[in-house]
Amino acid sequence: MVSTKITNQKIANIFSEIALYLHAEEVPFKPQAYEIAAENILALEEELSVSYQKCGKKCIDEIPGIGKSMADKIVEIVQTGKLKYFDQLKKKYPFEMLELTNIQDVGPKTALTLYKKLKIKTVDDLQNAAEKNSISKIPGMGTKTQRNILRGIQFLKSSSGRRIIHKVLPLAQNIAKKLQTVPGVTHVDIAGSLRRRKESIGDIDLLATTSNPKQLIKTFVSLPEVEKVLEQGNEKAMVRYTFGMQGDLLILKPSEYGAALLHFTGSREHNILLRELAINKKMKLSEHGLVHEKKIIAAKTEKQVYTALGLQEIPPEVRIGADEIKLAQKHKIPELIPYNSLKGDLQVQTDWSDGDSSIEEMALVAKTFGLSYFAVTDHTKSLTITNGLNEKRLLEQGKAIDKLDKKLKNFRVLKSTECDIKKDGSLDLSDRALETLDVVSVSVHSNRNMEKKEMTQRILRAMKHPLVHILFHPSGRIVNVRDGYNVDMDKIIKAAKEYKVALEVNGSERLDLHEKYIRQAIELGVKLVISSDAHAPKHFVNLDFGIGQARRGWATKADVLNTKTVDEFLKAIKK
DNA sequence: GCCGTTTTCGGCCCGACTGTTTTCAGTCG
Repeated sequence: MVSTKITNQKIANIFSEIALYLHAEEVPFKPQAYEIAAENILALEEELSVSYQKCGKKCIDEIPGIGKSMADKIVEIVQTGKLKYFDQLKKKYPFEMLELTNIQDVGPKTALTLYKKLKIKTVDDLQNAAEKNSISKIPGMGTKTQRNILRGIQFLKSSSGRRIIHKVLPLAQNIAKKLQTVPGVTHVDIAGSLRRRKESIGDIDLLATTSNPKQLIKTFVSLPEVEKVLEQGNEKAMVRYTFGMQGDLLILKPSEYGAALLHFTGSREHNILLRELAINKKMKLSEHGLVHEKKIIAAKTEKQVYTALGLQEIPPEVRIGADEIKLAQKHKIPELIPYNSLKGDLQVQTDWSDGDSSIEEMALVAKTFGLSYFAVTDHTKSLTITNGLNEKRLLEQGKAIDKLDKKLKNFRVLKSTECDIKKDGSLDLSDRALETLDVVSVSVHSNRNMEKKEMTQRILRAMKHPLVHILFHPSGRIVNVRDGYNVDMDKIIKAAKEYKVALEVNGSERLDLHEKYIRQAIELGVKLVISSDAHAPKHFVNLDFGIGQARRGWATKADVLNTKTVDEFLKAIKK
């Protein structure tokens, strides 16, 4: 029996909690092993319960950081919904380790002490104890610790965890911009998961160089965006922002900037692998540089550090601690698609359906984003809520586009559609109407809860349609909102190859495809398009997030059809 | 508990900051 209710998140949580208990017990090395396993499980796109059904323990054992012992444990969880080893630990330590250590400044050892001394089991217990002044009486803890714990609980209750990159990046850029104007400052850069373009962001890491560190730290902690200062040293400060996130500012020596940028960009797993590689070469890597026999041999730029380690420079977006280092050793990291390299946008909604603006308004703004063409892809009639187009209105729109196209200079508007894939896999518009278009794109919007087999068949049928060029948001997920449809993505990718249908990398908050499938599609030779899914002029920034996502999936310029000029693009999609 | 261009045994990432202490433990990134 396999329980599909066991999610990867749940398994990762169990492993993380085991790591914390082992850490509290001061067991050497095992905690890190469980932590790494938990991280790697979270990065998986496919549910482990599904992988196990597909090919048993073998598939699980192949996951990096998971060996025989943990594979057995995962199988036990997937089969029974429980893990005996974990239950024993919970019996021994019946307190909410994971929740308690979520509080800033509370780690596994503090949580254990709190349980032993005051029988604290939950965050609420801890809050009560702190409010009664009991924490400060524990040896090794004082009034400041007690106060910090209370603040941490308050923050935890008011914040909502990781946020989507679309919301966080503009905030970070704005703060960085302000710091750049402080006298003496030479560099301010965004590091951490923002620089790696992760889909969701936990905190904001900023790095800077300046001739006047004191002044910069002082300005930083006094910014109007800063609600509370959590740490303030000579080269580092940590704050809580008014928008409910935390952030660091680190001040660095210009001579060590590359090593520090590398360190604070992460990921943690990537850094660990780099340091292990350094040790193998009788060197030591830290944020201060790569050191050999007490002499710094590389530190100024990231490239210098990678080169000194015998590696090709690795782009931030793929620094996840998987196979990127091995490929960099063989100099097999491809040149990823550059930012700002798109010439067109293949998904744009206008006021003909649920967009805010006219085709012309959208076109004028698109030009300012460096585009020379886009496809108008209003919804179709099944989606009545969006005022979707029927055949008649589509033809009218075509005429309007012809007229506009003559008027616009250096910009081409393509006739297109986001044609709804109906429940049975047929399309929402007649072939005759579709034949009038330059590009036909299709996607699923209704009946999202179909069984996997039916949903897969439905999408495959639409892809097989001879007039279809592009499949939009192939998995149906929206980051932090909902998971994708139940669909066999392997089959979709193979069909994309067979029927010559491009897959969309949607740059909106969908960020759909997932990077794993982007990489898989590319390896099979499937072509991609990156689009903004703009419903308003300001949404063209989504193209940038789409490129970030594509880079995370190892896409090159050649893999992405809308890096081409409009004529080349139209030629490339021809069947 | 994982892993292997040095290895199937014997290794396992590094440093700043804070709070509570008189030299360090815990947390964090």
